[in-house]
Amino acid sequence: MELAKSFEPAAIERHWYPLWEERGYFRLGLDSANPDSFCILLPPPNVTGTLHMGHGFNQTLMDALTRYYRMRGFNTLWQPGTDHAGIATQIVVERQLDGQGISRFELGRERFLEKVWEWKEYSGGTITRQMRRLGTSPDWTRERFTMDEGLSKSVVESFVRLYDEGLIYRGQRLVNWDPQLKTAVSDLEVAQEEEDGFMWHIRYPLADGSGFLTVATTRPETMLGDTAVMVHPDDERYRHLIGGKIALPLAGREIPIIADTYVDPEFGTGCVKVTPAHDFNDYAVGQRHHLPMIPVLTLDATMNDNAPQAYRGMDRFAARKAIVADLEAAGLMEKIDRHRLKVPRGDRTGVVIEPMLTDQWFVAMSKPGQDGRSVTGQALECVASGEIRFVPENWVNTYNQWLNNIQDWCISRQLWWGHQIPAWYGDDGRCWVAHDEEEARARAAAEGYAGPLTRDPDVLDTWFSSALWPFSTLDWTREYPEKSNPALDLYLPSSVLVTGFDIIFFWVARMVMMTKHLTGKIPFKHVYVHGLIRDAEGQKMSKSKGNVLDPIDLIDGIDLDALVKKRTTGLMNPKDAAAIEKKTRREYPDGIPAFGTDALRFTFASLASPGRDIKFDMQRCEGYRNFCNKLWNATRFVLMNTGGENFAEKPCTPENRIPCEAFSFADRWIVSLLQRVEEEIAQHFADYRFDLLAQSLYRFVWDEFCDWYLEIAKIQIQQNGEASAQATRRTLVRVLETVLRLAHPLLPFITEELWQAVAPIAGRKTHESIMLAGYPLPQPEKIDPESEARIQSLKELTHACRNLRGEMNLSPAQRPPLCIAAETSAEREALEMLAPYLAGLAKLSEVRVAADLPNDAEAAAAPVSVVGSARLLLRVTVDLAAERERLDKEIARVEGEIARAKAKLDNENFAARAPANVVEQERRRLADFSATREKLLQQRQRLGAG
RNA sequence: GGGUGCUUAGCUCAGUUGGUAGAGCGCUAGCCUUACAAGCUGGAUGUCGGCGGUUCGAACCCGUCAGCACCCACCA
Repeated sequence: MELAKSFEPAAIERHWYPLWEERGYFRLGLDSANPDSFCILLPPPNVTGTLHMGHGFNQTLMDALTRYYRMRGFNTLWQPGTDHAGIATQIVVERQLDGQGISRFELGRERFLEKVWEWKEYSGGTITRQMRRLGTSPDWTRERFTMDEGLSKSVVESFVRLYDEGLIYRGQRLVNWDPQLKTAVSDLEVAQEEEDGFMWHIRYPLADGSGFLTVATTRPETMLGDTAVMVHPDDERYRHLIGGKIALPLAGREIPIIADTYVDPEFGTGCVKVTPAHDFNDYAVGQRHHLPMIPVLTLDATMNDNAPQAYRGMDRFAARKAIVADLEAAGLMEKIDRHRLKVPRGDRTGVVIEPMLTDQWFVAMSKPGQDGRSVTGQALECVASGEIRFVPENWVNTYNQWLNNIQDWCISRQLWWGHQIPAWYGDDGRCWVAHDEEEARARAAAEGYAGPLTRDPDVLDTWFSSALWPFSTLDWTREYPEKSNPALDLYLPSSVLVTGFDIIFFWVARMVMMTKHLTGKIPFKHVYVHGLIRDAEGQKMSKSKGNVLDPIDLIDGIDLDALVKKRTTGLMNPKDAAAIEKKTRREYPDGIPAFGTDALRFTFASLASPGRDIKFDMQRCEGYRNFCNKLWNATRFVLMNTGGENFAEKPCTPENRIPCEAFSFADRWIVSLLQRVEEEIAQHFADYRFDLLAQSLYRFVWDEFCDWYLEIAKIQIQQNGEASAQATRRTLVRVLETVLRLAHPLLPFITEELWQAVAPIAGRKTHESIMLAGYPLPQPEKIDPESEARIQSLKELTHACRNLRGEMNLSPAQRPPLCIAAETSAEREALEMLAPYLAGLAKLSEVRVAADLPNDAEAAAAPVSVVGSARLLLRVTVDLAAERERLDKEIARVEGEIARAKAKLDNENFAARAPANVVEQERRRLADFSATREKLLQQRQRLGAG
């Protein structure tokens, strides 16, 4: 098999992925006799479009873990699927219809939902295609969608059960209302943005005409719904007015003056208007003081019939202007100050959220259930007990803090796309929750109602079904565990959840609550929280900023025009297009080159340092593409040097066996190092340190295997005779095939392609696919410190020679002889062994080892370097003055080291208190440097003064 | 207001029981040395944010200040 001259990923990727999938390598393991199971749930991507870099990153880490444990022989399941993403998806489809001038109301609920399903098929297909391009290996045969029949059943079952337990209730409450979408949203879907605004100081006349109170407000239009004015009970300015009445301007109503410690006398005027129907604080005050609630806004945020005639039907912001103008006209506006305030905005629409009194469904988060514990209490316990572990650990704080301060969860949405709430109403307003209409009818009948039933039109918050994902995807039913379900037995809890911190509240906490409460099991054992992918400037990637990268574009490459087009079409605000185009053309003047999937994956892994966001740097990606090419060419080298030889065909008989002594210290060294790398990698997988894992691989392959062992192998194959050549070939092949298996979880495609060529000659039986090969396990008995030490000195000698060559400006073609002097015969023996290697690595014509350096005239003018106890003389003539200068510089450096070591050792405290081995190490340093200095001084003397 | 993270070479970042500061990219000099120019060899570059403390010894532990980023929270 002939390898191309360089690594060309595209064809390899296209070739292997379909084969892996067809052959069923991704299928879950269901061997109940296997004690080890590994399972990851894919955080289901929203069917709102396409995958972005964050998905690519997240999925790369999950795939690496899955492939690793699969090769280790675990029962493995990576559960894929997508999320219907209620609001987000409905918005996408509505916007498309808007483009055609159609509103969803014209279409009607049923036909609109057909359109959304069409879109879901399209978007879902795109997403799974992208995942395949990323080389991910989930069990596609088990793909799920949150609105599948099975998952919908889980949703209904969970809802009914929680309702029957009293943990879901319906009620009229003040909720966050998005007036554009005309639906309630949860607290988490509201973002508080700091914005410039005003503080209006309004005079509220006392009803008895004796004066007025000045209230300060940021929302004057809500005054029409005021039902009190409150002051602090101890506020001397106003205490005498408590219990009195205000004549509410414009509204023509009288409202009481009440006292509440909520008021901060220092802030504003110390007088606060109370609007219980349109403000969460005021709502609480209203509850405490039994105030009436007067809503003044309709569901689309225009003034309603509770407002005076003049304002009815006005939009809330128009009404604000009108009211301010009217108050000014009436002389009631004391002053208007500029003011920074927090404005609540819907995270999907960006419009100002209105607290609105409506009927909604809630999950009671803090209410004790049948076992006396609340769902949040249970969720806190799972983490506190260590049953669920966060990595990095500090995310526990975030998790706890949120759950400890939680409000009831509003789960109903006034949308069409989602799971319709399983509740039916009678004519008389009574409500029955049931699995289906038939059961609802039965439940109604049991309570004496036989009239018509109407189903609640609302749907559930999309996160309700997401919260069930750990078990709904495993085909959980109400009969479990009575009805057997091997997948659920094996894979709940899953092993690790891999996710960004942005959805700890939305998803992680809710999965823990729901899974624990409904199944009694935790959903996952570890939560690995990674950072967010940002652009090169650290900005969050978003369509409107035009800095989004599509992982596929880094894999395949994209030319500039196509990239610009991609970034500027489908913008929410088409005016951004020009700026985005300019920025894109500046940043990517040549578009994006094709790096291939493996390079992209390796980049993601290497950037995955814990506890920080990731500025995505394309140059890193280029560097790792080069790494792939390095691996590719190292393989070419090995294949060339092993010729047609097939180690697999050679039975391991005494005459075929390569004798132990044929393996050199260099062969033993690389194998020794390999064991250490295998240990490191196992540890990094266990710790989720993908960055260090990538680094270990990179260093071993490039810095050790390629830079040193391959060069050494050339020497051994050419010079050391047939037995050594055989041992070298064998070592090359063995190390390489192990490296391929080690790297496979991060670099699936290139390792598979190379495996096909390497495995057969390595004597591996499973060369059908590297996916079926076992993962390398370290063999500590092969760690060989003695060989490692020899290579260490070989490296030092080589560096010293190359240094000299560099300083002497020798061209690579020049091959001077080298003389090495060492005092003891043991040292000389060791050097003799290294000599042929040194000659090759440092490009020397010969290496002569002796007790002393030659003393001829030519040698007197040659450069000398000191390595340990040896002196190296490179036989070239040099400029004496330059050589003296070089030596003086080196002596000065060494003397600096000596001074530092001396100072340390002369410090009595150091000698007395530092551990013995540290003191010993320092003594040795001092001795070594002193010896080096002596030798350098000798040499300096030979060159004479000047 | 509460909380978290970050600050190390020009850039992006490692640095795991405190013991002589690292990588990639970039820069620079020289090389097409038959695995690889997506490469090879050599070189330059840092008061590890500031200040205190603990320690024989601090990038690392403690305190404090500064800057940056993010999360949560009901100040009208």
